[in-house]
Amino acid sequence: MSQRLNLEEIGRLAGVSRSTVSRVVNGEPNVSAEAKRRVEEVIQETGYRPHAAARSLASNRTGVVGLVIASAASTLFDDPYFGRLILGVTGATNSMGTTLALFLFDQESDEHSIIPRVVNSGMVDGVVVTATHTGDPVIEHLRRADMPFVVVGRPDDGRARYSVDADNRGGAVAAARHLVDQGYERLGLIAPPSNSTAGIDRRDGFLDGLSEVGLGIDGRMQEGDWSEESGRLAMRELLASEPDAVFVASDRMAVGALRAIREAGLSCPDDVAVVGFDGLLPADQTVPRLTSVVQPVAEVGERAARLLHAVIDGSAAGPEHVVLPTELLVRESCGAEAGR
Amino acid sequence: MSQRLNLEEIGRLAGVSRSTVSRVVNGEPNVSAEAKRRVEEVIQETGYRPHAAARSLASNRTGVVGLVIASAASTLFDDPYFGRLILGVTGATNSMGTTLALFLFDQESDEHSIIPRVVNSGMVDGVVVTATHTGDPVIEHLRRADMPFVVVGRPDDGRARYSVDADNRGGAVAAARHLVDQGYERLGLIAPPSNSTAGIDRRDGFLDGLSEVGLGIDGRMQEGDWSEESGRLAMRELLASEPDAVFVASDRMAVGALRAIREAGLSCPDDVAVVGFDGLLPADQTVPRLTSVVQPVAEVGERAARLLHAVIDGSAAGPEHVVLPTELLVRESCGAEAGR
DNA sequence: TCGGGGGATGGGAGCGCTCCCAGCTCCTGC
DNA sequence: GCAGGAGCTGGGAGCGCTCCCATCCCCCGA
Repeated sequence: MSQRLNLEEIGRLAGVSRSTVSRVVNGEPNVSAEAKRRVEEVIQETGYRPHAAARSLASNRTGVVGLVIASAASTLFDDPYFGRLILGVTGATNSMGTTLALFLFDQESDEHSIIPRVVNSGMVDGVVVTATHTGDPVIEHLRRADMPFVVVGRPDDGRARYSVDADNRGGAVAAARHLVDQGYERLGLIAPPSNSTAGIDRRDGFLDGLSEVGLGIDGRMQEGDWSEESGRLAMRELLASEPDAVFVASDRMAVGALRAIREAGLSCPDDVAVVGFDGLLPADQTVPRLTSVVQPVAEVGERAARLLHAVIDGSAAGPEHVVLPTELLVRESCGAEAGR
Repeated sequence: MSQRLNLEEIGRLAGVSRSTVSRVVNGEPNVSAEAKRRVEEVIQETGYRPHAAARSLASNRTGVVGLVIASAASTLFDDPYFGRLILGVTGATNSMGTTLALFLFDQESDEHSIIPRVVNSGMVDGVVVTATHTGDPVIEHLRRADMPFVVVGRPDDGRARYSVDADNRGGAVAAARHLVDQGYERLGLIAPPSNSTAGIDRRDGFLDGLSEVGLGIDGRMQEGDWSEESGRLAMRELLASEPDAVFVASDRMAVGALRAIREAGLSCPDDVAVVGFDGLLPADQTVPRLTSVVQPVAEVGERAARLLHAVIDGSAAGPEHVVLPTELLVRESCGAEAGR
């Protein structure tokens, strides 16, 4: 039915040339008010939209940015982290009139087939890439292809010029201080895997927060793998050394830790206080309500997307590494009055 | 630095013409083994990738499919539903070599600006669209533009030729039967909003499941809005009529309902049994562990994407409405032995 | 021996846009 | 009064690909 309208046709209907229509569509100056009005009228009537492929072929810009989420996507999708991140990114792209292409891969085979497609086919103007673990090969690919990119998370080396991260370290310090302020003395730590910068920052932040006041964990540490089950096992081990408060470096692991406490016949926060990290669980989902360090995931996504746009259109100055503040949200599991 | 390679250039390096290279790249027949080998060698060496925009301009196909999630995206992202759905869709698109463009909008203003862009700019070959509420205008837009589309969920009228849904009704019937089998007699229902087909199906399924055996809910019904808080308030109301078992039509609302039971000083499942719907929460997240009707969200996404591809390449026969089975997962909250 | 058919190949045309230059008009300043 | 510039407009060229037709060659059968 509706054969495609094009610039030439719109021009014919408005009594101007293809070029003038193009100028109107792209909001360029140097078009007479009269011509502009007529063209806009015709566009309105016909519902004309410029053809994305033609535009990007001619201009070498696509108006599409990619969001690359590599490795272990399926486990990570069990918590709302990526949902929030995507929401933040789309918030930014929607308001800037660009489109988001989503590249998820779990298996390395997918990675090998997708990355070249992303990078060399000219399909996107740039990408936001999540850095899940150290030594990720994706970044190297992007760099070699001169593709603009922004890393979500703290890059583990100097290869990334632009990044946006939450203040994992500061949040963990705040958690440590809070527990110390509550008067807990036998502090424990369920640490995240040390193959991620987020994990390292949360662990070091907590330990540094304690040593600021001359405390330590005295061996009361277990490492989890972000999963709920690993949190449960870690807490079960940890209970042997009778901690009175434990910082669990992610909410998912904290949920498992709470279960372990319950299973041991103990009570949180009376026997063991718990502070989590992420602040992504709906408030009431755990019993007791979990005190947690809230990281602004959606805002990280939004800032990353905006920074990427700046990089693409050349308005980004030098290297830029944004760190957004985290905040301790006190609820019940830490035993503080605020949540009682 | 690396100026773009094109077909002509690859052809020159391999000693053949642009056309022959194109045939090799697209896997067409009628290319000599020798020519094919040489071209593939050059492509391998140079890392050449066809330019997506040029290809789609010439062929009128983009290799991109859209996933449109309209309305209330931000609240819905609090649970893992959309994460799982996206995962299913990307699983399918990855394996089929297409790219996923994600269109999320919360505000109507976004909707009005994005839909025309999706539909008329030739940016995607087709879309998977989630039907969150009845009378959604998005579907009408797609239909008028002759854009291939597949609906996730049960469309509420005849305008959609293709859809993929979970068996909400069957799952709710199974929940009803299970509770009846357990010997509960004062059954209650926390229903979803009736402006969605999923909500209607879950409510009607439960009621029909009861009336099959001559039971009813005798007024023990409250309507929630999918949120945790609405589940809590609904259960609080419902407890006045002293139900011994309640079907809560979503896990998020069930979490709120469990909290209301606890807050009333009652115990689940001893005083009130609960069955949820969705099966998306990590197993241990609730106390007690929630018995729930599991819907195969990722598989719904995957089937929708595959069906869309069939529609796009014309291999889909007539209208097709896929309904995937749901399954009752018995854990603790229903009081059945399996979970104890 | 020669004609015909099919596989292999090359190149023209054109997809709808942007970029750029040329040309026209009108206005300003000396 | 005239040169020069600024504002506006039109159209050629070309982005890298696909589609299609023309050509060539080789092999087969009469």
